[in-house]
Amino acid sequence: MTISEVSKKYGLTPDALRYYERLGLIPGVRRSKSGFREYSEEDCRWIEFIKCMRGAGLPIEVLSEYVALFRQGDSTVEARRRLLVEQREQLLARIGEMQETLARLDFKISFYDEVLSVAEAGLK
Amino acid sequence: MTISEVSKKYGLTPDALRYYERLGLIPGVRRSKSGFREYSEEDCRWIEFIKCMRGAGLPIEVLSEYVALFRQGDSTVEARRRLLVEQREQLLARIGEMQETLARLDFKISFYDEVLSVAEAGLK
DNA sequence: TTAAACCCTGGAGCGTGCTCCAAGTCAAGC
DNA sequence: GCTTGACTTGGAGCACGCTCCAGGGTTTAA
Repeated sequence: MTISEVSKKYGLTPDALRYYERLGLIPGVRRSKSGFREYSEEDCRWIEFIKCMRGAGLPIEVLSEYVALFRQGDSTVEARRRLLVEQREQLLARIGEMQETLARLDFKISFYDEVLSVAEAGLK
Repeated sequence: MTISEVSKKYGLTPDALRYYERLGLIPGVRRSKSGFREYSEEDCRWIEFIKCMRGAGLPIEVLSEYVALFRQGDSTVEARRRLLVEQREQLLARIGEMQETLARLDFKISFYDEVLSVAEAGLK
């Protein structure tokens, strides 16, 4: 696949794809003889993974480290696990914080609902 | 309260507090006759609210708009409600996305657990 | 009354994560 | 062969959210 095809498929700009590759988030993208990127199925799986992780806020640097470990082979399995566990914990904490904020927004919204319904009743 | 007291109480730097005030996120902070900020209880409630919303990723611009509406009085109750509902929806969507990513991390971690336990069994 | 510690403003600087652009190469259709 | 459009790299630029700093006033305690 060409870069524009992958771009459309995953909703990432070609610039973002090149940027990710430069920072080591997408390992080993092959090139045509004229230097154009040719994304393989495996490349696509990486891209989809990276997109998902970035969407949840994992930093580029951490993902880059994960990919680097992956490329070093089986000896890094434990390190990769530790990295994922740490990111999992941080993600869980962020979700918890956001859920509390969500509850607070719900509370505030229902307060406004009440204010508005009282105001409407007053008009009758 | 002084800015450094509020700073410690909420874990925000004095610079961040001044920055928020400049952008309209903390309305009407009084000053001492020499120009020092004197935070009231109500100021503190705003700060705590803003800190919570920022922690969940609500943009400064949106919060600033909310505060501006609040300061315009009762006629903006409906607009404030709409603003909160929209932010609530976006927050809910982000939480959903993050939960999916969490599930994916869990899956990957349990995969690594398996790889590691197989490797350990192989050593025996 | 003087040093240390705190506060002020305005503006520059910085980290993150892209996004855009110039200048050039390559490919496909006419 | 020529044009049009896609691709390349390297680097500049940008949006967001602070963070830091200079230069200067204030407060407090010795």
